[in-house]
Amino acid sequence: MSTILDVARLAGVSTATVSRVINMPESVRENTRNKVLQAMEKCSYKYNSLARGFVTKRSNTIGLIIPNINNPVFAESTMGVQEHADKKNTRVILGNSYYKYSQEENLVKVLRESQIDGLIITTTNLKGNVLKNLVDEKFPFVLLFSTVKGGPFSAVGIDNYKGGYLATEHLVNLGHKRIGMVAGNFSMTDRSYHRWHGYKGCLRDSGLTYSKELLVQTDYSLSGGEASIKKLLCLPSPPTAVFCSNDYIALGALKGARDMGLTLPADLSIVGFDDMQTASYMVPALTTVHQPAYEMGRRAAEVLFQLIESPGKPLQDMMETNLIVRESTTAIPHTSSHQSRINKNQ
Amino acid sequence: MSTILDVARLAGVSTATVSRVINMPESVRENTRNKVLQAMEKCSYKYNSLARGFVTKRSNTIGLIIPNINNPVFAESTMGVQEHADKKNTRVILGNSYYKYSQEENLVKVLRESQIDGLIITTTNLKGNVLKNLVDEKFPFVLLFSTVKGGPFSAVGIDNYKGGYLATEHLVNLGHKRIGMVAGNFSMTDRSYHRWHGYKGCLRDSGLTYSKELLVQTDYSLSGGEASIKKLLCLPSPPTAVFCSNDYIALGALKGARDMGLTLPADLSIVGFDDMQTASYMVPALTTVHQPAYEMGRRAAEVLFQLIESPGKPLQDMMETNLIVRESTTAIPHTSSHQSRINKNQ
DNA sequence: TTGTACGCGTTATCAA
DNA sequence: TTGATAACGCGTACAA
Repeated sequence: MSTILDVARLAGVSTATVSRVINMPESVRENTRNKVLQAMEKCSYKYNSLARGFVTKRSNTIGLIIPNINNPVFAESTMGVQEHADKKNTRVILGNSYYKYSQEENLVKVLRESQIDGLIITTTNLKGNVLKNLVDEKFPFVLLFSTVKGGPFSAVGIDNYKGGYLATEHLVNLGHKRIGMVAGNFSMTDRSYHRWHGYKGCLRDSGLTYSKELLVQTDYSLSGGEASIKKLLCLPSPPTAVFCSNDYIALGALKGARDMGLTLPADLSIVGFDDMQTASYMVPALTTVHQPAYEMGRRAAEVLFQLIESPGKPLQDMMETNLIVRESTTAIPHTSSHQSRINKNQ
Repeated sequence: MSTILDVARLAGVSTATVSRVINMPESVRENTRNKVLQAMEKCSYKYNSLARGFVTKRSNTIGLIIPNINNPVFAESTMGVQEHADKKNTRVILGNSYYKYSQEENLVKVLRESQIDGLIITTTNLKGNVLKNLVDEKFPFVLLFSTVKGGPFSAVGIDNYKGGYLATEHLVNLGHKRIGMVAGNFSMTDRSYHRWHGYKGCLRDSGLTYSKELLVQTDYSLSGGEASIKKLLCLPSPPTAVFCSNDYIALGALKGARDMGLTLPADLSIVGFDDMQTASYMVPALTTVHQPAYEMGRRAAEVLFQLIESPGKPLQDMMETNLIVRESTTAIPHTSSHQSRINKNQ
């Protein structure tokens, strides 16, 4: 591996000049510049940006911590982050927390040791020491898929309460009275918790009573959605509609319901959350609350670089959500043998 | 930011001792060690692994280049890579090539400048200079989702020819005679090309004639699959079964076929490739060729570290593929009004 | 068991 | 416009 010193010697100039050719070519006379360029060619010189980072105290690398790259929504937001990072000539190190706080804690530590310039994190625990320390030390970071609209954190997210409300309202408008919810574990993320509050809020506003038995918490997995919907459907008085706290869970729920012999959406309406790319490819095409994942990732990166380049007050950006009605929801049938049909199929 | 020098001063020892406490705690007397540990605490010392990498010439970082993190199969393999990298205390920088060679070329350059210790790459172009240079310079790298079984590259992959053969054979066994294929653009990856050869090979071995019009190439997208299947179904003599070169495309195809009014699988059998997690959640559940994506990622990382730690001959590992039969394929109906049904729905 | 001193590849400061 | 050189934070011979 040749260094700028080798190049300098070969070109008969100083290392400073070589460095200038690399970083501000205009500032060196064309003649000298060409000599250097040729020398670089000759020793097949490769730039060492780690050494640079060492002196400039900028690694041109950021960290991105998400719960699970397996969830297409996080894949999309990741692409948004990457796209903007690319523009800024910055690498992104990816880590999965798997919804575990300890993992998140460790990742932050490791990433900071790697001297990342900033961090984008979809956190599992808003109140833990991880974020607190980051704030105390004025380390640049942005919450992604955030639920907070104020306070000491920079954040990009949506109004999850509103999303939950929208989803439930849609079902209420279709005439449903018994509306269940399959939620991601509240201990894993507060997004699910806020969506549940939106769900409850709408129920209240609509004069429907909230029933505890109609809530099932699960991990964020396909099989979790599948198992949870079955639980709900086996209730003595099962719901006619279910709000799932993300599309991934909803996909599992769709299958679970089918497995129990239900015809969708006639026997059961399902609403998801996220509007991941495959939502319109599901059967029935999923009615869901849209979340601009890619755009949110891009925006989070924008905010982060703003923070890095000129530290200051925390920046928050809450983006728009809206309901996308597709085929997985329908009006409740008036003369329904719904109940008996379910029991028959057990 | 405090450094080991600050810690050393505070503890009244030398920097070497602090370094020892960090890297080989056993080698320093308990008494001194504790003094150092306390000092570290007091200045809230943070380890700088960039500085370490600078002297050890190891960044403890590897690069991972995939076509597109949006495709769940690549998300899974990425998790496999991360899991092993974690064990090796190594960070992974992720980059998407978007199936573009120029992007791939640039990513490799940028990553190498970042002094990554090694690279895992799902390449778009086996014959380009990118890989050639890597080999020439003896830089540790592993091809992932590779089609090569020999030569100068370390690689982890499966037999794509066999996979294509298996998929087609299944359709032949079900009695299908007109079998189409929706393939990812051959210019984007040779995986698709090999699968197509498997398809052709099986057709030949089964005494069926290969018809050029039954092959459609597309980009790797849901909408690509959707549009392509429609092209095939609009043929004067449409296929009764179609092999899609991945599940993502197959998901699009499923929708395209439904949109044209077909009943699946009765009117059309579809086989995918990959067996991504949601394959069994599709409607109908997708028959597909299984590829152990997570395991392949893990294995690629294993191979890479072996290469890094003790350079030597290239290592290849071809993993097992097999067909998973689900519900999207069925025997061709003997008395079928298939043709007319399609035309009716146009 | 601990300390001294050098080197890693680059940028930045200052002087020429 | 160019050059000389200190500095960045750490690991590691080598010495004590």
